[in-house]
Amino acid sequence: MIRFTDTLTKSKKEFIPLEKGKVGMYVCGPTVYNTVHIGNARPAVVFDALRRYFEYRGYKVTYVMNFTDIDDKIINRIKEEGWDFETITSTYIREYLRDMRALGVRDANFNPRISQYIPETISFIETLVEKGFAYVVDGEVFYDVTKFEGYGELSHRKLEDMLSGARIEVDQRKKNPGDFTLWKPAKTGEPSWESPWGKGRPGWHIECSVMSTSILGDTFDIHAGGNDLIFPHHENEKAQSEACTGCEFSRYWLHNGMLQMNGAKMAKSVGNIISIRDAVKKYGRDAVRMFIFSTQFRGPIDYSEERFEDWKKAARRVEDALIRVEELANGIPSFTKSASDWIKEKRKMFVEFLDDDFNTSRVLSLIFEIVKEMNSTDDIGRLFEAYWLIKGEFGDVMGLFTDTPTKIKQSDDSKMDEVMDLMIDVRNSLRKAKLFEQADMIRDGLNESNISLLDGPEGTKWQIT
RNA sequence: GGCAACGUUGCCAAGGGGUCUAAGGCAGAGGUCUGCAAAAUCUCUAUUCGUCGGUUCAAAUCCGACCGUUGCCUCCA
Repeated sequence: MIRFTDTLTKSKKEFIPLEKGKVGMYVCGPTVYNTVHIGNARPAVVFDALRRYFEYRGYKVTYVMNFTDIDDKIINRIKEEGWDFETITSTYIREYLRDMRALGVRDANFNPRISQYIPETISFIETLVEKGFAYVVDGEVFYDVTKFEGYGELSHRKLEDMLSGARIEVDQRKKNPGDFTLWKPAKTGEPSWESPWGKGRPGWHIECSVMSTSILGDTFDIHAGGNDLIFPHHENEKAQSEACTGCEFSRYWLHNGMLQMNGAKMAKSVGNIISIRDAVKKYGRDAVRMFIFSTQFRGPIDYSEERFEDWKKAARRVEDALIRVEELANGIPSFTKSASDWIKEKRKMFVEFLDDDFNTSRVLSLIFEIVKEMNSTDDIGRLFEAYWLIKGEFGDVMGLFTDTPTKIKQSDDSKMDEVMDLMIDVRNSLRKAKLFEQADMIRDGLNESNISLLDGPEGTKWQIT
């Protein structure tokens, strides 16, 4: 039984899909006007893993993640850089997908862009106007928050509280300060489309409502995103969608906590960002993912270089253990399907942990316990089972250890291999003759060329550092 | 000011009424391996859970107050 703490009800709820064996998930994606940072990676990695877990548990998942390709920030960049709309959005979409693939995030089944859903958007807004939830002023369409009974229930705020705390200058044309734009009249030079209210473009909140319901249906299973989107974005989405369709919108709301740096949210607007690309390059994919999995996804998580270094070492511990098995088996060890009691026990724990509010942290601890077992057991059968459990099964769900580098493989250059073999032979004869000073000269010299020699029980290995 | 979270060992973090003298990772200490290094590996490492009260046979876990941190209320994953 899979259970999640739902943002709306604030309680652990058993997951019951709308349709047996199927899950529809919608995750709010990035606005494509800039390179993404590791804060953006958190929802992508967590919800990607959740998707894989659903599949592991036998569900067929339809995973939708949008790109916001019409937005003030994009328009600003068009003005600043003189780029055209298509160039800027397609460039950053490409970059985003590249970064996510480097992180081991699988592509979504659908990556809708609002610019491709204009007719759907217009008819969605028309319905809202017809039903009396929206009103038009000077070619701009607003949503009337007082018309929707449940407004505020997702973010657990009362309408009165929101009004009293309103800090922005209220647009005089709005009936209520909390009303938000569904359709914005275009200014010259901005991307715009014809509509019953004149030339214009969709507001931010409407796009996710339109695309999620268009692809997944009026009601779908899971809507996810960062908790900074709860208000106003998701609150507004819910209000619009339920007003429009008359159905429950998303059955479960999952929100990830913010990634912080020195106690403040990592955000482009704050300027304290680390790019995904740099992080993966510096620490490796597994370390970045393990860092993200090290805490419950709902809470905040603090970035620091030390912590990434810690997880780099931790990831290496697992990878080393896997590589050792591969060396022992002379390749990928064979695996028989018949599951032992030991496997069943570990598998049961894995499922129990993830079923319980997707507790990835406990899964990591389980993986390390298995690694310890791998390192201390004399039982080859157990060793191979452990290997497959981590690499084939748990790693597959978590997107971890998918391509462990074989540490002993040195280079593609056979000449280099020959030279190194000779060096090692020479040095080992020196060592045999107890001429350690000369032997160390070779090792130190190679070290300066970033080649390290490692003397182990099975002989000397070398690697480029 | 309103709303939502959080505060556990040197650091990160799980647990969320008894099985907790609190999982796991990093750091640290000791051992194995090695000519020595490095790497790897094994063992050990919190009577204690922000503070003060309360509920209970029993609290890190529930309740209250206080202190501290963060997010949202405006674009943001």
